[in-house]
Amino acid sequence: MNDYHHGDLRKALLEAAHAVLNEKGIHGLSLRACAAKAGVSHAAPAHHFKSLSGLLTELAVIAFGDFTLALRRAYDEGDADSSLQQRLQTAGDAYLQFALAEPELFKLMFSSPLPDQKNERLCAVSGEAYAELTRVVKPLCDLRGITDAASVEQAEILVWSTIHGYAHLSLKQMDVHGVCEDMAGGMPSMGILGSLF
Amino acid sequence: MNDYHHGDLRKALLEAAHAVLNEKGIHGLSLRACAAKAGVSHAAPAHHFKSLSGLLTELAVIAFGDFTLALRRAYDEGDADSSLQQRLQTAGDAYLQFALAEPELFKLMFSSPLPDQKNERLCAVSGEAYAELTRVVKPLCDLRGITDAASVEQAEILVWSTIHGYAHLSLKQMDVHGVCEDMAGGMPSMGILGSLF
DNA sequence: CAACAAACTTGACAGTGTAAAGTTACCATC
DNA sequence: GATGGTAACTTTACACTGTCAAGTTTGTTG
Repeated sequence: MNDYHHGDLRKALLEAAHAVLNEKGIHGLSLRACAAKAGVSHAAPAHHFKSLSGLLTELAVIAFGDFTLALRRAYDEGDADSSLQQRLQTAGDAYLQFALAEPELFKLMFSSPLPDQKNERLCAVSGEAYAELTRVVKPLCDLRGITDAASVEQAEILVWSTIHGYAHLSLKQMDVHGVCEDMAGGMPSMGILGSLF
Repeated sequence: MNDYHHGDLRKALLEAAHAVLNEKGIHGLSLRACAAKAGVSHAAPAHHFKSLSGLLTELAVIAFGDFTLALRRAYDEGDADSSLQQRLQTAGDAYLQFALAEPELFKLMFSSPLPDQKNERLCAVSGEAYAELTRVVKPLCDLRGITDAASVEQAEILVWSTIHGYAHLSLKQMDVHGVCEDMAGGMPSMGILGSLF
C-alpha cells in the first residue's frame, strides 16, 4: 500500500532541504519539514542522515561543490588576455553572485552553526573553494614581485577576506532592507585598495 | 514566600543570555535556559522581551555598543603621530580582537538570523560601529587624493569588508580547529593589498 | 521458499517558544 | 491604613522540534 521504498530518498531530502531553506530560511528549516516535503514520515531522514546536522552538513558539502564550480567557470570563461587584476575581480564577482543567487545556502556554508564544521568532507570541499579563489592570487603576487611564501599566503587570505567580507555584508544588508538594488553593480573594484595602502 | 519581584530581571536575563551563549553556543541558547539561569520561571522573559528574538536583539544592541566603544578606544588610545595607515591597521586589529574575545557575541551580531535585523535600534548601533571604523578611512582617502564621494564610500566598504571578512573567517577557522594559535599575530598588514593592486 | 537486511513508519519522550489565565507584590489614591 | 489597580511573575497548556526504540513492509540473497 504505502510505498516503503522511495527510490532515492537521500537525494529527495537534500532537495527538500534546499527548497525549505529558500522558502522559510534557515530558522524555518526542520527535519520534519524536509521529511514532509519529500512525502515521507518524520523519522525517515534518520536512516540517511544521522541527524539534522548530518543532513545540513551534506547539503553544505554539495553547495561548496557548486560554489567551487561557479568560481572555476568564471575563471575559465574569463578573458585569458585580460589583466590578472581583472581576472581576480571577475573571480570576486562570481563569489558575490553566488552569494546573492543562493543567499540561504551561502549562509549555511559560512555562517551557520548547524552543519558539522569539523566534518572531513566539508573541510575538504571548503578547502577546494579556497584554492580555486586563490588560484588567481598567486600569479598576481608573482607579477608584483611578492615571492616569499608567507607574504603570498597573507595576500591570499586578505584577498579572500575582502571578497568574502563584501559578500557577507551584502547579505546582511539584504536582510535589513529586503532586496538590495544598490548591489546590482556587483563587486566594487578592489583597485581602490591599491590606492589606499 | 516566592519573590515575585526580582529587582532587575531584564538585566539579569541579558547577562544570563550572554553567559549561556558563551557556555553552550548559540545553538544551546534557549529562553528557558536563560530563565532558569536567572532563577525565574520559563515564561518570565516574555514580560520583558516579547520573544527569544526580542531578547537576542537587545543583547546584540548592547554588544554593538561595547563593540563601538572598543573601536573608539583603540582609535583614541592609539598613537596620534603614527601614520594613518597604521591607525587603520590598529582599528582593524581592535575589530579582530573583539571578535576573538567574544566570538559568540560577534556571531550573534553579524551572522545570526535570530535577532531582528530590521530592528530600528539595532540598525542604529550597527551604523555607529560602521561609522567608528570608517572614521579612519576618510582622512586616508584625503591623503591619497581620493576625493569624490562615491570612491570614498567604496573605499570605506572595501576596507570594512577586508577587516570584517578576516574576523569572520578567523572565527570560522576557530570552529574547525578548536582554539587557533596561528591567529595570535592579529590582523595581517593590509599594506600587502597596496602592493597587489 | 525462507531468512535476512534495508527502508520506512509508528509511537514516545524531553525539550523548545509562546500564548492565556492565575497569583503575588507593590504603589498610588482615598 | 484600607482599597483598588497595575506590573511582575507563575502555572498551565499547546504545537512544534530532534531523536530514539520498536514495529512493518519490501527487496534480495541463500
